Formats: sequence, C-alpha cells, structure tokens
Amino acid sequence: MAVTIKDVAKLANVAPSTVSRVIANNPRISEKTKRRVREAMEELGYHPNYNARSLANRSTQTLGVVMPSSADKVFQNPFFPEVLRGISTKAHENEFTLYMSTGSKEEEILDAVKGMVHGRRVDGIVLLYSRIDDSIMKFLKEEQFPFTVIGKPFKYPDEVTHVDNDNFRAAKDVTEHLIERGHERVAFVGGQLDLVVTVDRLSGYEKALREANLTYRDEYIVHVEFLKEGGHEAVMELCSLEEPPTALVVADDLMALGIMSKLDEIGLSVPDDISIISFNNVMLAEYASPPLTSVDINIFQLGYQAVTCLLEKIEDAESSNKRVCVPHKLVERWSVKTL
Amino acid sequence: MAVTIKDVAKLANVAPSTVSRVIANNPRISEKTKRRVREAMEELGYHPNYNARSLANRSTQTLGVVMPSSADKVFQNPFFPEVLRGISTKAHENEFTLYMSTGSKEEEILDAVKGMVHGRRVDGIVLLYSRIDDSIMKFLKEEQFPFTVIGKPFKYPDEVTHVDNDNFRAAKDVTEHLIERGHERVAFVGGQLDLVVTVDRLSGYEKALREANLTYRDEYIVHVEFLKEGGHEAVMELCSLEEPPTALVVADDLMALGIMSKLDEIGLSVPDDISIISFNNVMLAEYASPPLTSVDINIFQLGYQAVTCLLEKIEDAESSNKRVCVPHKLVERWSVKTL
DNA sequence: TTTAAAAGTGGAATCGTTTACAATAAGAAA
DNA sequence: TTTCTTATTGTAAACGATTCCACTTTTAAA
Repeated sequence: MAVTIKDVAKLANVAPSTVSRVIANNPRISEKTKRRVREAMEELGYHPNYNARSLANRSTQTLGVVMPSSADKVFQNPFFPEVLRGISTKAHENEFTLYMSTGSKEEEILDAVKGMVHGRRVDGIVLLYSRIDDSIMKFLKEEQFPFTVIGKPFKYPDEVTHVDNDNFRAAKDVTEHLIERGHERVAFVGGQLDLVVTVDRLSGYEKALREANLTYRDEYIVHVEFLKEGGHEAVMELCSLEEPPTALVVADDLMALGIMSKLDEIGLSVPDDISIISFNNVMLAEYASPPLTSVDINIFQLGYQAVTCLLEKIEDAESSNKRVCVPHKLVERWSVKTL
Repeated sequence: MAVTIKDVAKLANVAPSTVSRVIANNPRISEKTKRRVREAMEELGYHPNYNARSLANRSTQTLGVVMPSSADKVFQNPFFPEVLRGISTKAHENEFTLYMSTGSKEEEILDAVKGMVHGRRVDGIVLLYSRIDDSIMKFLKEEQFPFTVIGKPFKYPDEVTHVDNDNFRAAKDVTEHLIERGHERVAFVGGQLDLVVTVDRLSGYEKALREANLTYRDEYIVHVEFLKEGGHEAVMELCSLEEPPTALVVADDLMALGIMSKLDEIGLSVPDDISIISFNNVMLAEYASPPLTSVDINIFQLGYQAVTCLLEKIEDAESSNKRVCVPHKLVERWSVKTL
C-alpha cells in the first residue's frame, strides 16, 4: 500500500500529528524536527492523500468548471480554451485544481453539477456562460453554493457575482464605428437568443442606430444557431433584401467566418461589397481572409477574474456579490471599408 | 453540517452499514428496509460524500485529462473540445467524472499530474497528445499508473495502450489523391516536429512520393509552429521557390486556414493557383473559403475509445496493452483542383 | 530557588464511508 | 423438538489525514 503519514511518523520517531504539522509548516514545530520529518518523507517517497485530507479538512482545493452542453456547437468555440487558460492560471496560482463537468443534455449537466456540490467534490464553481433562465444557475443560487458566472446573469444580476464585458457598450461602439465610416444600412447577426451576451449586444446595436437616427428595421436583425445551414440562410435573406445592408455586426468571430464563407460563395467580397465587425477576437480572426476587425474582449481576463472572485467567495461566504467588468477594445483589421 | 449516513440510519432505525448497503443496492438487504432507508434519505435530502467514499474505497471514479500546455497554440485547436466530447461521453456512460490538469509550462503540468496520481485523485489518466520524449508519459509509465494515450507513443508503442489513426496511411492516401489529380510538385507543411502525429504524416507523404517516383525535395518540407508569423514565412519560402508546389499537404486544418490567409494576401487563389488538403476536418474546415478538403480522423471516437481502453485498464491492471486504430476518411470539398 | 509562561509534542477523536466478521431470526430438514 | 441453513442486520475496524486538548520541557520572571 501507499506510504502514509504514520509510516513517516514511525521512521522519524514522532507522532502522526507532528508529521501533519510539518506538512502544514506549522510554526510550532521546531526546525530540527521539521528537518527530520522531511527527510523521512523524502526517504519513503511520501505524498499526502488528498481524499483523506479533504475529508478531515472539509475543503477540496478544487474548483468546478461548468461548460455549455458539448452537443452544442458553441462548445467548439475557441473562446473556451482561452477562458480555461485564464481560469487555470489563477487556480494554479492559488494551488487549486480543476474539476470539469460536461454532458450533452442540459439535464445531464445539472446532474453533474448536483453531484459536484452535494458530493462535496469542489469548493466552488465557475459557470462559463450565462443563459436566460438557466437551471444550473438557479440550482447553485438556491443551494447558496459559492459560484461565479462569466457573462451577465439575466435575472438578479446583483445577487450573483459575475465577470463580464460591457457588451452593450461594445456593440454600441462597433456600430458607431461603422456609422462613422459612412454605413447607414448596418445589420446585426446574433447567436443563440437565450445567451445573455446576445441580447446585450443586440441592444447596444439598437441604441447606436437610434442615437444616429437611422431607421431600425426588423429585417436587419438575424439570429444564427451557428450551424452552417442556419448561417447560410440568414446571409441569403439579408442579401436578397431590396436594400441589403452594407455592413454587418456579427456577435461572434466564428459566425463571421461562416458568413464570409457564404458571402464568398455567392460572389460578394469583404470588405468591398460588405463590411463586417465581429466579437471576441479569437486567434482565428487574424487568420480569416480578410483578417477580421473584431472586438477583443480579453477572454483570458474573464477567466482569471472569475476565479479571483470565486476564491474570495470561498474564503468568505458572506462577502458581498460583485460585478467585475473586463474592458474591451476594438482591433481593426481588414474587414471594414469606409464608404 | 451536511446530513450523513448516520443521520439516515438513525431516522430509518437501522445501522449505518445497512444504509451503505442500500446505497450500493446490495441484494442482501430486504426490499422492505431498502424502501424505508430510501425514504429516510429522501426526507433528509441525503447525498453521499465522495471524499469519504473514495477514501474507504480506494477508488475515485474520476479520470484525469491531460491537455497540452495552455501556453501552446495547439491548445486552441478545436480538436480538443471535440476529443473532450468523446471522452466525457464514455466517462459519463460509466459514471466516471473528469479531472483536468492544465499548466503553461511542461514542468507545471508534470507536477499537476504527479499530484493527481500520488494524491490519489484519479483512477486513471488520458493523455491527449503524444510527443517525442514526453516526460509525463515517462512518469506515468514508471509509476505503472493506468493511462492511455491519444496518438502513437514514440517509444515503446507496444508497451502503452493508445488509440490513434493510421496517420501514415492517411497522409499517404491524400498525397496519392493529389498525385492522381495530376500534381507532381506537392509540398508538405507540418506542425511541431516533436508531435508524433507530425512525423507519421510526414513519412506517409514521403512514401507516396517515392512510390510515385516523384523527386523528393527538402525545400518542399516545411514546419510551422502554427503561429501566424511562422506560417507566413513558410508560405513565402515555398512560393518563392523556382519551382513552387502546385499542391500542399497540410497537417492541420487550422494551419491550412493560416496558410490560405497568407496566400490570399499575396494574391494566390485556392484551388486555382494551389491546391490544399489538410487533416482533422474540424468544423472550421467547412467554413473556410473555399471549404477545405480534409481528412476526417473521427476525433470523437479517439476520445471515446481512449476512455474505453482506460476503463479496461483500471478494471484489470494486468490486461495487456492495446492499440486501437480509428479509421479516417477523406472529405472532399473545394480546395483541390485537378490539373 | 520557585513559579509562570511559552515552546514543542503526543494522544485521541473526528471527518463520512465501506466492509469483514459476527450475531440474530426465521425457515427447513431431521 | 433439535439442528442446520439461509436471510438479514449490526458492530467495529479500517481508509489517511487534521486538530483540539493535554502534557512535558524550557525559558523567563520573580
């Protein structure tokens, strides 16, 4: 069997409790015994058992990460690896490890999450997305389990700690950017309408239009499930309008890619025939032809800050709920033309 | 505090051991008591504590997932979400959960892995990549800890269970595909040379060339770190040769995207000026302009099978090492022209 | 010196399960 | 009846840590 704290204690001629204190580097143990115990640990190749530790401790030093349904196309978005990088960086800095929940159906994921919290597998949870009426967020809230969400909670945003961009503002900015460059017919292509980020960006777009006194047309608002077919239909609709848009605000780089592919197919060129600005600025935005003008939302920071908040919440359950706003910035490339 | 097995026992008027047996659905407990105990669990809202369970059990019902360095650009490849989907599907089917290791430096990841195995946090590990001389694989092998690799281990492939495509064959196939279509000058653009998959694909390419009696030229072999700059240099080199290639075998869809972006920039069109075939067939391949002809390597299956093997290994540590080969298939789109 | 406080360790209970080993009751066979 | 199975449940010891509460020694103060 594995070597335990008792074996170490025996070899070092101390009590198990002493060994435990050495592990925790408790100042009440003399340097001399510490040295002796450490040598014993070294000699035996001792490693603490985390399960035992968690049990005694009532803390796991691990964080749960809840991704969207893996059946969902969103799952493939490079947003997630990048946000994960932010999460794991901060987690690692604080010696926390990550536990992942996945599932293909919403209910499956909810079960997994329930398992995490009831089974005491994690000390806190990061929700990587925010949907309207999300059962998982509801559950976490009811249980009063420490969690943070990336994106803005639809209901009661004040009651749950979250980190988000100012998506309303960002969308307004890019729409104005387009308007300033002479575009008067700009359309909006959004993703799943049940994602809060979609509705935020949509309202930013609308606001910009209104402020510029441009007519707002329902036909210019289109939603794409991010599936190829859906995207293509949407593009066709838009292009076959009597007054087709001269510019597109697209809620996601990947969607923009799909749209450009279709545009290319029907012989329209970006940015000469139509301009595009999208969001997220994932690596791919740079690889597109032409490279995409995109809003950098600092995905890494979203993840990093989410964990920062979560750790605070774990530390002090009573700490008040926060909202962290990660700044965005427009990265101009070649998909926008000045009219 | 949380409700424990003892509380349930008290309410149901049985011993804790009985409750435990009811949880395990042990046939030696009468249906009557089972019912009674279950009611008690229901009433109290009981949920087993996984840490305690793992401790007593010496098994965690969780699998470790080792990703490549998050600092690495590869990390962003849609390959990973998809392989994760396969992994989590199979894991879920068997009521296993996932534990994730990440880190930005190789050593950091190794530490994390050591933590997983020594700390008894997981019952087995899936390695999502195979590199030449990988310290993590070495460690796992020395420890004789159950693990499987996605991709082919460079050293001692017979001694470690792995699931892979026949990458040699796949590369040979696509190269021949190009040759059959009249291409005589076909170049190879590979990724990091320390990934085994790269060298396998490279040798398949070479073999096809040799068998077709085409001259093999060093200048036609190029490796790209997948970073934009590197990719661009490579493209420039290739295109400025006296006899530039008419077709490219590119080891990864994403790389192909980057290359096409550069090609577009310097005014070369795919497939009219140059044909491209790439690997993996991630969703993006379809979104490219033009849509990419790509080898579908069935990423989902890679993940699914890796877990299947791993579970066998966990079940029976003595089981012999396996190699599972997941079939590939060429998906033709519009990036190849017949000369 | 005597006494009080501080420093350093050890003992034993505890965290919430599982499981080997009894123990009891009920039914079948003799 | 008595005895032997068999079915069902209970007891108590792990699993491998942490931590509260003593208990010695020292050291400092009186």
